[in-house]
Amino acid sequence: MTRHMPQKAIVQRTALELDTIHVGECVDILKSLPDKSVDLVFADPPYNLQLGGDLHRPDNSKVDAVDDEWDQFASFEAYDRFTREWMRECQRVLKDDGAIWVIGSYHNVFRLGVALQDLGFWVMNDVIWRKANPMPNFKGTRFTNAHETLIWATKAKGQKRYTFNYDALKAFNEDTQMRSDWAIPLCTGEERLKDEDGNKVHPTQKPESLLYRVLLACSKPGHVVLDPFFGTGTTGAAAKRLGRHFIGIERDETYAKHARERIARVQRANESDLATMGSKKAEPRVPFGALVEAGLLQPGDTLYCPKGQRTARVRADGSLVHGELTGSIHKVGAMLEQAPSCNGWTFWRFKTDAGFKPIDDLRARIRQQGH
Amino acid sequence: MTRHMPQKAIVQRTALELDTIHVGECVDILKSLPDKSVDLVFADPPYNLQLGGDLHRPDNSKVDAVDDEWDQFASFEAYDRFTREWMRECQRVLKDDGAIWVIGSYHNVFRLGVALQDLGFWVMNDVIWRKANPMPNFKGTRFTNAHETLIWATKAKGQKRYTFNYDALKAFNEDTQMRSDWAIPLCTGEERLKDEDGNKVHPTQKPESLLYRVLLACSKPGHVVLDPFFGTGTTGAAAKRLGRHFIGIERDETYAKHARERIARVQRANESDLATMGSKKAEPRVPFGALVEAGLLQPGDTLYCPKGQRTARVRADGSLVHGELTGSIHKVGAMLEQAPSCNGWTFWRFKTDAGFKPIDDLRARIRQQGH
DNA sequence: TAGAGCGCTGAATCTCGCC
DNA sequence: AGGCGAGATTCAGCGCTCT
Repeated sequence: MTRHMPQKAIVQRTALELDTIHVGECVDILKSLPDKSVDLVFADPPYNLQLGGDLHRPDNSKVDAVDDEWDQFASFEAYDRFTREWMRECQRVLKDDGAIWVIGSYHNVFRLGVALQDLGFWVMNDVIWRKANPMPNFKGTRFTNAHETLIWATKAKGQKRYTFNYDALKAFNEDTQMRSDWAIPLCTGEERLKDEDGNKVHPTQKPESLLYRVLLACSKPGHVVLDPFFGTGTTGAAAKRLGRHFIGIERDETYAKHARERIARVQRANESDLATMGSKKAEPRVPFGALVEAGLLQPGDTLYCPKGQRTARVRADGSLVHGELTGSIHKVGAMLEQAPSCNGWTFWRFKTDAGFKPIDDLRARIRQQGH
Repeated sequence: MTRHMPQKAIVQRTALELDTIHVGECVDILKSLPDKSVDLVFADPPYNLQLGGDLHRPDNSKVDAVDDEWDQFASFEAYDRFTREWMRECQRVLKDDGAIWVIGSYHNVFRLGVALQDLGFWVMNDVIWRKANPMPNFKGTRFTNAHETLIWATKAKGQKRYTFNYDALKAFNEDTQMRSDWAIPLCTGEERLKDEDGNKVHPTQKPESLLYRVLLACSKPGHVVLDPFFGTGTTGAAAKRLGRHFIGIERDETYAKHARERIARVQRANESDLATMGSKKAEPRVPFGALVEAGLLQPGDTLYCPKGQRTARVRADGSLVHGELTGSIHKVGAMLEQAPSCNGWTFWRFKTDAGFKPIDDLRARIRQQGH
């Protein structure tokens, strides 16, 4: 139908325009993006419920900032409608193995979390950005508000595949797994964008470190990261630095201008330096039988359990025998240990002149030959 | 009207029964409490965890899951109905200068926060309980879930009067303002209640120091603290220690029995004892990856061993590469030295105009930023 | 006796690809 | 789409035993 042509043309063009900032209303521009075209969404939505400026009802009428209870309810409701509208579009444009991160404070983050859950996203973690240097509460009326909350959620419940660079973060954290609380300083000093008059360009510019960690954890080089509230482009800067693509949406041209200049100054890291610690799961699979086939073990050889008191014999097809028990290295290990499962590669040892060594060493030798 | 007499009698009696545990359904008993009779509510409701099958540690031991009947809900809607019902009653029984604290994890805390806001409570802070020793993520699928979230809210918006012992907390916190993130260990060891068989009495007993800090912050001696999900009585124990009254509601008589015995053992503390519950500031460590994240080192930069003849390149995730070897600063250092372990912070140097310096200097710089 | 070492455990939405 | 099987996966603290 020809009347769809112009729209389609727009969709195509927008889909391809990576690494640029699209100036306009968030939802309008989101609607021009095709389904399942984005790997990751990072959203730092407005949350000034009281100030009125950023919050409009879907019909674009402005929410009155009145103090009475009824209006307070109305304003939460309006915020929820606004939230669900952009969030639903983000869900649509996410690939089936995609995920979303949102950030907020106690003013709005509960509403973001419930919206995610109600729309069918599946929360993986909430993550605390613990500010090293927060602004004190001058009046002494509350606790120093020293953190913000991020929520990481996959597109759908039961989603099998999603990106999480577990081993990269573990290396980052000196070999202990990364926790849900991150200590990161505020965006200040050199990093904070200032205009000609020396005033900060954006009131809530996020530290690039924060986005760096999000993208390092939940995306791969070459992935497309969408930020529907781009602001001064922290997401874009971190994406470029880490070799990811970005799609930015921002309705304020001044912010967009500063963001463009900022991102232009960012250096992308070299391809090889963007590599991170890989997971073992991603390594090529070597069946145990290949060790026998390659002559690294002979049919009839004996394998020993870690403590050495129990043994099994290797058969020609790569199965093991221990008395009546037969099966794979994993199965026989699990049965001997009466455990629900067992990694036979690390469980079983073979005898060498230098003592007992795990059969995993032999697998490593085979994998190395593959190079 | 005489037919109201019996009910009124119950109300009066219940209203006066302080420092006891009322066994029965939460909402039923709440309804028997008079309006505006309570200074503070602390609520640790079921989290609606939605766990799947069994979970085993890498050593094949089974994780003792929270699979109790009381944590099962048919849907988010059912959970929301349940939440709003008990929360509305809590709001009714709160004095006009009263406040509520609730605690939850990402499974339920967003729904708690939205319910509070929708019912007209006014959120003062969200507070993070940073666990010193959380259970790891055994399968390497997410971030270690290392915190829970508490929400502090007053009974109503615009409430002028509420209790916040700013100076007491500041003193408690070594003369700095108390922040919204609290580092507190899990409830383990001696403190954890065990039954005759040595099994834990309650699956989710909270540390007393957590309640201690809440009551110290938001109540006065003599105040009445209501806990509608009393469990094994951590709120009651902290209340007694601090000279507050409590009203406990618990539907499980076994929990209630243990709580009674526990609280009977508690001594009301004098000032000097209270100081010993003091806060130990647990500053989070700065992992090597944070240096790359913050731009103090770039992916691709070279590090040098003490003698300078061997080098490694820094990657985006803070891992190092030396030929075929990859890993954390510690691992690569150890492999190069053929040592069982290595402190990468003192081993590796980076080049400056003033010669080579240990990377530990960069960590010091990051730590300083936090002040 | 002090210290090393080992075992146990904690609110957990905890695999993935192939057939 | 469900079942099967390979094989990957943990941190800190407490309390006990052993030297």
